[in-house]
Amino acid sequence: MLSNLCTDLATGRLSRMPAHRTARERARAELTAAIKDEARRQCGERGADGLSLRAVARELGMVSSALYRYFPSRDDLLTALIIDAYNDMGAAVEQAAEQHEHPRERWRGACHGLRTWARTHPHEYSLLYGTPIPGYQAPQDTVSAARRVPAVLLAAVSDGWKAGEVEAPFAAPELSPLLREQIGVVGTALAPGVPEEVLARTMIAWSQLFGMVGFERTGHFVGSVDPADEFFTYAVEQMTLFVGLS
Amino acid sequence: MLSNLCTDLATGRLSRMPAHRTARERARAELTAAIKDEARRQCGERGADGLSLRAVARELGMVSSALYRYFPSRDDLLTALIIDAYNDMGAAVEQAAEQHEHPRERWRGACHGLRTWARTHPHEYSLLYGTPIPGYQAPQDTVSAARRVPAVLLAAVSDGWKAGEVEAPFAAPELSPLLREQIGVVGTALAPGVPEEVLARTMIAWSQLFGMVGFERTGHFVGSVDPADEFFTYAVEQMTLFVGLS
DNA sequence: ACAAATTCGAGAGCACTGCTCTTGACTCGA
DNA sequence: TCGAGTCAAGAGCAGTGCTCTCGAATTTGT
Repeated sequence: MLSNLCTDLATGRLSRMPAHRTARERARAELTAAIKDEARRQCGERGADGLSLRAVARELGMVSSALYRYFPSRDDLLTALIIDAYNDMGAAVEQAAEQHEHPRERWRGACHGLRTWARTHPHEYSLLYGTPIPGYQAPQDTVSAARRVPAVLLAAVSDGWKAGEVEAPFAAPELSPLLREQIGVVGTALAPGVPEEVLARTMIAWSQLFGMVGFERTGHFVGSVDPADEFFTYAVEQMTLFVGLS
Repeated sequence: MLSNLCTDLATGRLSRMPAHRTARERARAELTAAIKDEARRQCGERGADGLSLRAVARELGMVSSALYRYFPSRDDLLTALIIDAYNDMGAAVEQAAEQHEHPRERWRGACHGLRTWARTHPHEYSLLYGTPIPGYQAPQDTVSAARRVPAVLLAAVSDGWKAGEVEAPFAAPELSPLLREQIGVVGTALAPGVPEEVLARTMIAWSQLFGMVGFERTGHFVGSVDPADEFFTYAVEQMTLFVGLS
C-alpha cells in the first residue's frame, strides 16, 4: 500500500492523494519532496549527468542507501524530475498564452513563453528534449504532461479557426492518406473541426519552435544569429503567418 | 613536437600531416584510430554516456592508463568523436545534395539525407545536437565542421536565387537592423548576393529541419505522426515552398 | 494494550568509473 | 652508443549506482 503511495509521490501526483494520516506518511512525503528539490538543484548546477544519489543523500544528511527507500533507482528519480519539468514548462506556457485574448496573441505568447522557460531552466529543458536516456521508456504519465505545450499551440490555432481568422498563406501540397489519419487523431483530441492542412502546419511550426529553442540552448546559433532574441521574434512572426494566424 | 601530432590526430586532422616517418608514429596513428573506432562502437551501442575509457582499453587489450597517452581525458576523446561525427554527417548531406542538379532537388536531397543520417547514427546525432556536455567548450575545429550542413542548405537556396527561382510565398515582416546585420554576416560568407529575407527564411527552415529530426529521434512524435516518414516528407515540401524554392 | 507486521536509517560491501603517479622497458635520433 | 623521449603497466585515490543485512522505530490488527 505504501509502495503505491511512494509511486504516486514520485510521479508528482501528490495533490490527488488524501491528507497523510500517520506521522510516517507525512515524514515520507516531506522527505520525498526534499530529495526531489535537492536533486533538481544539483541537476540545475551540473546537469542531469551530474545528478548523484550519493551527493543528494550527503546534502540531506542521510546515507545513500536510505534514499533507495524513496526512489528505487537513479532513473526513477530522474523520471520524477522529468514529469515535474514537463508540468512546470506546460504551466509556464499556458500562463504565457492566457495573458492574451486574441488567438494570434496567445500563439505568440506561448512561443515566447516557451523560450523564456527554456532559458531559465536550461538543464531541465535538456532533460526533456536533449539526449534520451539509453533504455529509458517514458511512462504514460510523462506523455500527458508533455502534451501540454502542443495543446496550447493547437488551442490557439483552433480558436483562431473557429473565429474565422486562419487563412493559408500559400497553397499546400496534398496530404497523404496516412498522414491525414495520423493528424486527424491529434485533431479530434485537441482541435476538433480544424482541417488537417492547418493542423499539419501547426505541427511543423511546433517542431520549428523547439528546433530553434534547442539550437539556442545548445549554442548552434553562435556565430550567426546569437544573441537570438530578434531572430526568435522574427521566426515566431513568420511561423504565425505560416500557420495562417493572419 | 609529437604532442602537436597527438592533438592533430585527436582532432581528426590526420590527413594534413605528412606520412609517418618512424615506426613509432605509425603505431601511434594506428592505435589512435583504433581507440576512436572502439569508442565510436561503444557510443553507438550505449550512447555517449556509456563511453568508458576503461572498457575501450579493455577491449583493445591494454590498460586504461595507457589510453591517456593518446587522449588526455574522456572529454578529449569525445571531442574527437564529435568532430568526426560532424564531418561524417556533413559529407552524407553533401553527397545527398550532390546527387541532384536542380536547386530545389538539392534542397530536398539534403533534408532527406540529414534525416537518413540521423536515423542511422542516432547516438552520434545526440552527441551533436543533444544535451550539451557541462563545461564543454566547442573548439574551433568543430564549428567549421558543424557548418557543413547549413552550408549545403544555403548553397541550394543561393543557387536557386541566382537562377531566379526563389520567390517569397507570402509577404515577410521587416527585418530589424541587428538581425539584418547578423544574417548578413552569414550571407556574405556562404551565400553572397542573396537577400537577407531569403536567408532568414532559410535559417528558420534549418532549425525546423533539425527540430523535426530531433523530435523523431527523441520520440516526441510517438502518439501523433510517428512513424514520421510521410510527415517529414510533407514538412520538407512545405519548407521548400517556405524558403521560396518554388 | 500488546504483539505482529511493516518501514525505516545505517553500514558494509561489490563492481564499476575517470584519473594520477611511478616504474621499468623500449625506441629513436644525434 | 647513449641520452632524451615515449611507452604500457600497475597501484592507488576518490567517486559512483546499487544490494544486502541488521537493529530500531512505527504502524496496524486484535
